Amino acid sequence: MSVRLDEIDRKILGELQRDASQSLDEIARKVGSSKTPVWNRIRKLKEGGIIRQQTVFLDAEALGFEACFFVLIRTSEHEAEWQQKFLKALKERPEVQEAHRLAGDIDYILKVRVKNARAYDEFYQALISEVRIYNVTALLSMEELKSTTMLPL
Amino acid sequence: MSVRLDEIDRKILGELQRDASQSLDEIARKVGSSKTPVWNRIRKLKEGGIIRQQTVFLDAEALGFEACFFVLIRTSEHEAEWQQKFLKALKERPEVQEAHRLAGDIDYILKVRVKNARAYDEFYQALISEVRIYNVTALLSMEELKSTTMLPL
DNA sequence: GTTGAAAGTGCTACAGA
DNA sequence: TCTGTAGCACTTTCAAC
Repeated sequence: MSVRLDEIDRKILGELQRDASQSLDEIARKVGSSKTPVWNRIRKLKEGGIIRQQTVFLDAEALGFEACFFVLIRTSEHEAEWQQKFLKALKERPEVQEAHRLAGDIDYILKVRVKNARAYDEFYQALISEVRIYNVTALLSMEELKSTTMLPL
Repeated sequence: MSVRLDEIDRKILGELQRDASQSLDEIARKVGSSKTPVWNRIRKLKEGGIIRQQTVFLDAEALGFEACFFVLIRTSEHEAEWQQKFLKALKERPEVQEAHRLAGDIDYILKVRVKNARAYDEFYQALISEVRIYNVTALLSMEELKSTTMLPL
């Protein structure tokens, strides 16, 4: 279900994405409205599931998460049972920040953030002991050039 | 530079990651402290750059961003000038949610979120017209199995 | 770390376009 | 219906202990 948003809704979402700590008054001023309508719109956006979570971004490197891998996975198994087991393993592991099922040659891609290369190896060993995987390629990030979750509305 | 955090700091960050709309009192109660010390800690974490941004996650699909690609890039160019041009192009394009420089065979990986396959093609054409790229592989996401920015503290 | 008080904000009720 | 005004309760912020 796609929700109808007008120009003001889009501006509000833009401001919230940019800085969710702004006050209602501030947002209202920027989008050219006032407190109450903005508050009502935000409530509806939350209820409608458009706004899913309010959170903070932390500096991963400052917190000692110095290694980031993109993991390309091929599997020979495509049964429902295997998929469920694999999905469960991914969800349980906090190192896995993203997981996508892909079209084409490669079946899955993961983004895995860990403290160091050894921690990645531990993750990798644990994963392949839990589920059968045909082929794994790990791409090591040397530098995070850009990172955002902002959608261009 | 890695910053010293104690158990309480880590719990505060955990709570903020989980739900940044909680009140100070609520967080204080959960971490076993009280308002003012928690407030002071959060201020220091912001000043120290540990907390970088407060934002909202939006439902990309509900907003019509139905296509997500991981783009693997090989280039033959490795001069500083080319890199700067490439970096500038990535930063200017809001479709690019993530960009990493990699070690090894593949030079860069991008995560690109767009409304549909045609929008991806427009992005792709624009990119290769701006900077010389030797080889591109696009992996199309069929399903987002997991997506989080939470760090396991 | 605690108390407490001033300033600011979120949320609700209500009235008008 | 949606928008704006007004006000109370709650929260943030910060000084003094």
